[in-house]
Amino acid sequence: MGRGKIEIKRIENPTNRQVTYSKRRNGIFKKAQELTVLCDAKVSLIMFSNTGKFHEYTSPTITTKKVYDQYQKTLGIDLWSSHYERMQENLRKLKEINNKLRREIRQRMGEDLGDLSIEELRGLEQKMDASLGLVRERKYHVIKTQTETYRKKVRNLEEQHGNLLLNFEAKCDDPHYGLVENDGDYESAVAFASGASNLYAFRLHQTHPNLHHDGGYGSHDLRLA
Amino acid sequence: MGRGKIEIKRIENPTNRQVTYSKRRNGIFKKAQELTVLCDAKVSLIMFSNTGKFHEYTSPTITTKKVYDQYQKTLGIDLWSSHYERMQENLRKLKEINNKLRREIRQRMGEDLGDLSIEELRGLEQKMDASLGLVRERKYHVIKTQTETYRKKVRNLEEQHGNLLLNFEAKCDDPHYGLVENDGDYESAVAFASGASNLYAFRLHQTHPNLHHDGGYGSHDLRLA
DNA sequence: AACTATTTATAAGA
DNA sequence: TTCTTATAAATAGTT
Repeated sequence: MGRGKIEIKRIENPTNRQVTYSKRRNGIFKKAQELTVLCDAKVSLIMFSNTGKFHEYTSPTITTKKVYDQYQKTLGIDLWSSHYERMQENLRKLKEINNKLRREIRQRMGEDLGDLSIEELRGLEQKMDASLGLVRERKYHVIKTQTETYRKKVRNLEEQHGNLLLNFEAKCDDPHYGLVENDGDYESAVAFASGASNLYAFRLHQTHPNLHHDGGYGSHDLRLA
Repeated sequence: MGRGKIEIKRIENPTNRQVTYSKRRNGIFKKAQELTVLCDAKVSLIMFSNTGKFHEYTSPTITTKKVYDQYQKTLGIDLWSSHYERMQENLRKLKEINNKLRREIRQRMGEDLGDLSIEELRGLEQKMDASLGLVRERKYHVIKTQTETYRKKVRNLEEQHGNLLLNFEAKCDDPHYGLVENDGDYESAVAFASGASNLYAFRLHQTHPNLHHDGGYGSHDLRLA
């Protein structure tokens, strides 16, 4: 109803939307008022624009509160009271659980033992002992894992060390080394990059037969030469 | 808008009124829905016909409760809304605390240790060890106290026993006692009622001279005669 | 906010 | 209640 037909979908232009909202709001309020008069009905019309502006129409024969009272009565729902009560019950339960949890922790901390019987104390002690065992077990596991990791790191470093050593000795043994020495870094760089570590490990063994038997966690002297 | 113009005043013919209500109700609902879509507004439309029939339209983007909440908030009518929010915040916090407490308990039970570092594990172990000590201490204390109590009870019983014995022997030594003995039931009834238990203890003892050497906590034979 | 060409709602009738 | 239709009312686009 207007100069052209429009599709019923959100008006994207904000100004347009606002104008249409204003016009149609008046229209619908008028309709509501007419309905109230013509048919002796009770109408409550509450609207919020997308910008949050609030408008309402309520039949003069009624109040908004009465509308909601009747609404709740008709649907047999208590809009907020039931919510509220459920919430309060929830809150109460949570607090109760909370207190129980706190008490349990305190007891597990060795406090608040005053009203425990000897049987309960014995039970608690046993539970805690068992739990302590679990924690210790876990601790040892973590220690072991960490140790393992460190050992691997050490081994890796040793290997790198070995490679460097070997490389160094190879250069020493090579009678032509002196000549090549001035050749720049090219060959040693290639050797290093190719990662032929077994070759170097072998050579390493020749020169330092005992190196592999060190095997501890202690810090090794990794200085070259 | 129709075959003729109508005056906006109550339709007296009930049937007509009902028909008009029905038609215009649909019209207004359609308008409300269009407004919702076109202008991205939130609409709550509640109507009761004069016969008490209930109809409502609520924008799909909102609930009647929310409309009511926002209505009250906008008009500043009541504190319910803020109360409600505070409650919800409370609920949220309690749940959070609850979860933390549960986690702490689980850890103190030796579960959920997966993401604890070695330092945390060590700390937990120490705390638990100390706590376990406290529990043990308390247990020993309770044991000691209970033992103490039992000992006192025993001592008390022994004392009572001793009194009885003494009383008995005193009666034995009394030469007039034999005369009263055949006096019939009257006196014994009175004696019984007056609670002079030593008298009967005496008689008992006469019949079973060795009874007082039993001396335990066990049940005694307290039958008269 | 006012105008107005059009669309939409609906009163009356079936 | 639903459909029809003449007509009133609402309103989209414009000024």
